Amino acid sequence: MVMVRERTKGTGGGAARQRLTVQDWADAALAAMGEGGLSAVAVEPLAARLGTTKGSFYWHFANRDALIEAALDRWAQARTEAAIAELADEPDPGARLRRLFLRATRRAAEDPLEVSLLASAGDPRVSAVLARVTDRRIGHIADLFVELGFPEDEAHRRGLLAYTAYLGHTQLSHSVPRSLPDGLARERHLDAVLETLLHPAGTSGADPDVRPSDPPHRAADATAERG
Amino acid sequence: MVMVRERTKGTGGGAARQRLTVQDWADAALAAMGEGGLSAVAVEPLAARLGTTKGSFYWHFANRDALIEAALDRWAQARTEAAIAELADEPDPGARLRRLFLRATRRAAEDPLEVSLLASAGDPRVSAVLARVTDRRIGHIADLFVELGFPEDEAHRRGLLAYTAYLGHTQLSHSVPRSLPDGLARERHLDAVLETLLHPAGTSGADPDVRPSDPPHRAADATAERG
DNA sequence: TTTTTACCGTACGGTAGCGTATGGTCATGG
DNA sequence: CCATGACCATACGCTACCGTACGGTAAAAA
Repeated sequence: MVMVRERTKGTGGGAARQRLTVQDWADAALAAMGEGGLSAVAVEPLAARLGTTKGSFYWHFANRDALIEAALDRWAQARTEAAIAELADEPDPGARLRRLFLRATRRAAEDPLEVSLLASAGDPRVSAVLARVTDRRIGHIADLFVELGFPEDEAHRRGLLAYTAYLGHTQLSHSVPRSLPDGLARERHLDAVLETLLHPAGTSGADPDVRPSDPPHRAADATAERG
Repeated sequence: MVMVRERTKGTGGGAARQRLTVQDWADAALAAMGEGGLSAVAVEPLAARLGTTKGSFYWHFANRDALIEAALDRWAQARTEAAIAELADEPDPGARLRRLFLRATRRAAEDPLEVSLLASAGDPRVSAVLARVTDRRIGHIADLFVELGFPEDEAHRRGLLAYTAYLGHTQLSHSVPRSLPDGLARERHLDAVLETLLHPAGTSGADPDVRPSDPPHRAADATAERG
């Protein structure tokens, strides 16, 4: 998380005054939100944290709500950008899926922000941005399953299952972390999960005519993306 | 959720005064928590809601924290009791699993309390009770997988996957409900998910020697427990 | 150099909620 | 009939936070 940034380069080497931007406030808001939830996004504490006062805040923002919205927008954008950039160079869809899950679960274990946002889903602003990000993610995962040879609706089903599993995993990693495998075991667990998720549909399924047109290859060999 | 209870039967048919108990306060706290999270468990609003005042509250409880703990205990107990009672009469483990999932996901869609608790997992009291309930649930699901013929560790893995999927599903049903199938489609989706979860481990798995000793039967035919 | 503009500090009033103090009311037992 | 104890009402002080008003400062523009 971006913390108190450097003081603006003053006239010389002297300690000039600290000038803040909208982004600085938004980042601080996200950091606070990660720690204490939406209710921790409070103007005065943030100001203290940034080494300034409310006077600064109410220059940049109309009110607390404006700050929250700015922070959420920033989060959504950073998230979609990151998701796009991080997987662009991997051709094999199975490997992409594996990398995606490894990164996502690891990041979720470290960064409390996502869980904190889910926690505040009662707020309409939060739920709006969550809806956007969620749709994009599920769609993306479903696309991977399509690439892996599953038909459209089956791919969406599995994508949804995969995403709910990810969400639950994230949730657990913050509420009851010891219930999850750690370190190497985590990676093995994840591979086993992928194995299950990538298994072809059974012949006695609820939709008997649904079957991958192409036997899906298993999640790429565990080569790169270790840890 | 239990609301304002009846006034205590007075001397005659007259409107006697309302006398509250610790349980009344705890239930009200849970209701408030379901709606507005942990921070909505506030003494004065609750008093207003119960048609009384703080004077009553501070007779029954030392402080707000005591109320929160009482409410959480009550929740945990109700949850474990319910989990035990609701499945006692079903012999087939596959059917139990299906019933369990149907009930759990339906209840989760209606009752915001669970998601609200997950949201407040930052609080140590909440995370403590969550840990208890979580362990019990995962253990229970894992037992079902054992009954279904999976070896111990594989059963635990799948139980964990099933539970994380449930958690994520719950989360989504409150933050982005439209991303989930509804009505009949929900039931079909769930059956497909169970199908995937119950599939025997592949021969090329991360643990190649892991395989159900007994071909797991698929989730019991969709007979009872509809809707 | 003066003026403007961007930005910050401080002081204030308002609200919501916690916890305390203290007095009131009603049922029950002597 | 009174006294006791369980239970509730009211009033109070305290803290944290929101939002406003307004004055101050420093760098850039004129």
